Amino acid sequence: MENKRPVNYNTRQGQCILDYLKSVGDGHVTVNQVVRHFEGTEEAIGQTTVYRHLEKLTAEGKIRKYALQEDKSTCYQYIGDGSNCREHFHLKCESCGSLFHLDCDFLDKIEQHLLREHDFQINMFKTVFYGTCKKCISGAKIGERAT
Amino acid sequence: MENKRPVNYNTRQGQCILDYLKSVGDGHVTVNQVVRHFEGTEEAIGQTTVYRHLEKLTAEGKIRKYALQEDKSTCYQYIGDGSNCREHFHLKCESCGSLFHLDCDFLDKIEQHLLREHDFQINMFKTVFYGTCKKCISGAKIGERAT
DNA sequence: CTAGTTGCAAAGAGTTTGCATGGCG
DNA sequence: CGCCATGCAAACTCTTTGCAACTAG
Repeated sequence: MENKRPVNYNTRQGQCILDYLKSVGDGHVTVNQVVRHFEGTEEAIGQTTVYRHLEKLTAEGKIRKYALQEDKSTCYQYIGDGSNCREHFHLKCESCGSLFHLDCDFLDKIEQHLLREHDFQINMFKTVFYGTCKKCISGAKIGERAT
Repeated sequence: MENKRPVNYNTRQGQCILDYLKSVGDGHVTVNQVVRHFEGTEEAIGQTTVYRHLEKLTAEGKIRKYALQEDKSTCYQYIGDGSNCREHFHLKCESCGSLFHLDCDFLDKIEQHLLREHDFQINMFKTVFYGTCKKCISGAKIGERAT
């Protein structure tokens, strides 16, 4: 029954990366951004290492991985320890990149509805609602690049 | 007011690609798959051309572009001429890859709800619900790779 | 005939892998 | 000390671009 538990060494790089992700909060970052953040400082981290850590953190469910079409590279975002994110929906603003966690009874019904009426078991952890958040609706005009 | 209307030549390649996308229906294809589909036949198409056509078709709203994390490359899928796909949601099965178009009043309410209660303007065209479809729920045990 | 289209080859960009060195426990 | 982590360089994959030949209208 060995769960092949990873030993999870506690390294400077691993700590720095996770801390950085946490500090970014609702924003998301790319591998490149992580590398550049530490670049030049005495805490520089090789990009291979960044890739590997982000990959692992994603697998552990500590961060979330996005493949946004606007960005060429994959984006990552800190989730939080509780990880009760399997139980609520996520809204991602296409304009500013913020991620909103949504605990709402109405939306919980969506899960029920999809399952009962459409025989579809939704994966709330992976599903993300894309759109435009409050700030960006009022603030800037979004559809600049209306194709 | 010139809309810079593209002239849209009618070429063999363009026709073949669109026809192929249509024939695939609810499935999705990658650039590579399109190329391989015609490869060897007398209708072979260069991959550069495939890229350019899929790009154009996406801009025209005739097909949909996905950046699924499972696949390395971008996926494309035929939508249909009416393009009323902006008015309903999409369910994508993580197990078999099928995409379901969902026209349902209840789900339409989601849009209203998010906007009124959460000040979030959802982009229904881009948002995709991930989960497990009917077939796959009953058929196979899914959570094999439960992280 | 003219302007858009095609496709090979090469360039770019992001990500992964091999391997020798370094560091945690 | 053993094993995992690190990071440089090279390999890979997907996508875009340059350019000359081709073709629809």
